[in-house]
Amino acid sequence: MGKKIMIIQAATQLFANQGFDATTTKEIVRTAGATEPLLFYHFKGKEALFTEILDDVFSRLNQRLDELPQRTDHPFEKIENLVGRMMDFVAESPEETKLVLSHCPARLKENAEACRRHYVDLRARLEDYLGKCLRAGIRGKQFAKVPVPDTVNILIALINGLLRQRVAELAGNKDLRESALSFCRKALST
Amino acid sequence: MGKKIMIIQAATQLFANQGFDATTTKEIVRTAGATEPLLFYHFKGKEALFTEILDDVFSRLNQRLDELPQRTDHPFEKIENLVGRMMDFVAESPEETKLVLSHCPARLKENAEACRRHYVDLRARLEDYLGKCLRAGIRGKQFAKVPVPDTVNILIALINGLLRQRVAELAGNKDLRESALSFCRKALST
Amino acid sequence: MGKKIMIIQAATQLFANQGFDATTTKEIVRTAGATEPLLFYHFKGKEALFTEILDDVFSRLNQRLDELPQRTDHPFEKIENLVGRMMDFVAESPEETKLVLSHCPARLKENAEACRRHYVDLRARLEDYLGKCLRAGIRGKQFAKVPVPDTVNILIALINGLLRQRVAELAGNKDLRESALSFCRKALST
Amino acid sequence: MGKKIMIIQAATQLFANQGFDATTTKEIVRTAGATEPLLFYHFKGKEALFTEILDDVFSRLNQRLDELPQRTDHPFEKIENLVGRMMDFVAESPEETKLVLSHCPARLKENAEACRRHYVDLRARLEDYLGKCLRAGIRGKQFAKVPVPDTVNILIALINGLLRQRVAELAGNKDLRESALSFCRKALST
DNA sequence: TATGAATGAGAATTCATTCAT
DNA sequence: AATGAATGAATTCTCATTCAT
Repeated sequence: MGKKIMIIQAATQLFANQGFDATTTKEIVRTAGATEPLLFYHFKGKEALFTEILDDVFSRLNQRLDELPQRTDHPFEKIENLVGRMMDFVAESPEETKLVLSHCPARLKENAEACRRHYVDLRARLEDYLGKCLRAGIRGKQFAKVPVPDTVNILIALINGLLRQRVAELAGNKDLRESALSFCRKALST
Repeated sequence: MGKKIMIIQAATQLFANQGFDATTTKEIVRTAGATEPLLFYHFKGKEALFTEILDDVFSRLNQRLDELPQRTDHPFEKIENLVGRMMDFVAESPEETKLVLSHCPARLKENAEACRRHYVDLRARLEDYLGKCLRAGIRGKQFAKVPVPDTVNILIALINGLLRQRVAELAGNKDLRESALSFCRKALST
Repeated sequence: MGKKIMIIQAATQLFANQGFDATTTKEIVRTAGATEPLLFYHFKGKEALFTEILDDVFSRLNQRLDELPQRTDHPFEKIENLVGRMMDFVAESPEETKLVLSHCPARLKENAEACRRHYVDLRARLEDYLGKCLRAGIRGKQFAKVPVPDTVNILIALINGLLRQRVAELAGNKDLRESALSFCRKALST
Repeated sequence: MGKKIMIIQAATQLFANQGFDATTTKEIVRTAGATEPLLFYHFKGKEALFTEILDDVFSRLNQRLDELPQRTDHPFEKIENLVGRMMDFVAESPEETKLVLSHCPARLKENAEACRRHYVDLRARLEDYLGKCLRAGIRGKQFAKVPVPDTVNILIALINGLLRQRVAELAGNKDLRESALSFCRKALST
């Protein structure tokens, strides 16, 4: 009853915390209370199981980003919304985020490309979103004349770093959202 | 003919690009033009080889940080110096940095703790350095009254994110140093 | 609707072309458009399915041989009739013949003996038939004084070889019946 | 000391008697007094081991056929020589012959084509040899005007059948060489 | 008759590591 | 310092077979 889901959950947790290579199928099914052949009955193999999890995580993350409001009073609100969504996602799905952050782009044998694509697509999406946002703000004089591409990369780097801090057990699990947004607001202000 | 060094170099490159688990001793010695027993003659085992490399990287990085000038005209210069050293290190030793960023804290069987310590120590060092720096700047009115611990974490997250961007083949290998420093300078300015 | 028959047909074809060991129950049911539990519902197991097919093939072949006319004008006609029946059987049931030729005596775990018996019985039957035939011909001066047991074995070897050529895709699928009979007729003639 | 050879011998025997699929690597190394990793150290895999054996058998058989004298007093002597070589080979290397007869063309996953080639080449060689021989004999009136291609196939079928009888434990292991040659001599005579 | 889910036993293969030289 | 041969312990994955429905 629901052993497939148990396997997915066990695998997610183990992949996130030990890495793909260091996690054995035996360990997964033991954690899930299942047997190895069942894993291979439901999934084509260890990599397919990993890929299925990854696809699901990215699909859910992209869904969250789809829901971001397009219209806002101030362009910085859009940045706030983006950061908010990302941090919320980490809070909701810490294991999944950990898995993505430590495996993407991953070194798989068969599905490496699919995995890389997720990563590249997400990055492109963030670049697009932030780029538009910055240009609009600069045009509307709400932002100083910052160099757009560089600033986009800086913002992405910062978000990436913040997510990693949240996910790592180190550095206190405090939500730096507000402070970080203040930091950026000031850096971008006219 | 320095086969030990060949092994270290091959291992560094392979660990950095494929990960510790995905790299086999056979692959290392093939790349190095050596044989497996020789690897075990020079190193206690695969983990010991990894640890030796890691120790060396951290030792060199810490040395760089030791050399940072303690006295500067403006506290932001200290931040500039720090960021500069880190970015220089990546430029000099990209493989080594990649190895550290993707493996630390690593999941080793025997030396996990030693590895974790490197990571924790470095983080503590950065926190200390940046904390002092911020407090001094706030005291001297060169910086706005930012919340120190949060801002320290934000700066570390940003540096971490920037290093990762540099090391990843994605996102253009442009050095964002100057832009990032401008970004931070403005964010911290009074 | 007749899935049992579908399974038998699929199994026959696969066993014949890939061998018993190399054919999986999954492959059989996939080819037959059925599911594995159904195979086990209809047959005790993979070996039982194989044995059932084999029994059927031998039963049909033996039936054909039962029908051989006992009285003929010339003893060589009996050889002609035998060779004809065998070649007809291959033409009618090429897959089944292929299965028998490549698996008999087969290496089964449970029914090896039953399988071997089929083979031994058929051989004995052929030896008996050809032996009687040769002795009669020699007695009646229609055949030269050939050594009977050896010639029987030679004739069986030749028939065996011819059947195999027919069943293999190689060597042109031409029916060598007439030429082979001429060859033998001359070899046996006074 | 010579464990590689032990493995080859064990594998030859087991492949010949049980078939490729029914023989496990574990069984091979147990028989050889070795361990599984050693098998994989010396050979790329189970199939590679099989292929190596097969290559060797065919190489030795072809060498024997290379040595056949080209000039003979009577064309039938050439047939005698050929049959003799083949029967000698079976006597010398019964296991190897068994292996070839029951596996060639074999159903391998990787080297099926190489294996098939051996088989096809040998067949072509026999067809060529026997064809030339028959044509010469017919031309020189030593042989009757038999249809050459058919007779070639018949001779090959007979040889194949005889070899199989020798190799099978059934049918008495008597060497039918002389009887078979008499049989053919008469069939071909003018 | 029919099936989705599940499993015990075992397959080939790999890996880090060691031994003898 | 260097290697060819060897191995214990695992790993991923497959297979025939069964259970519950």
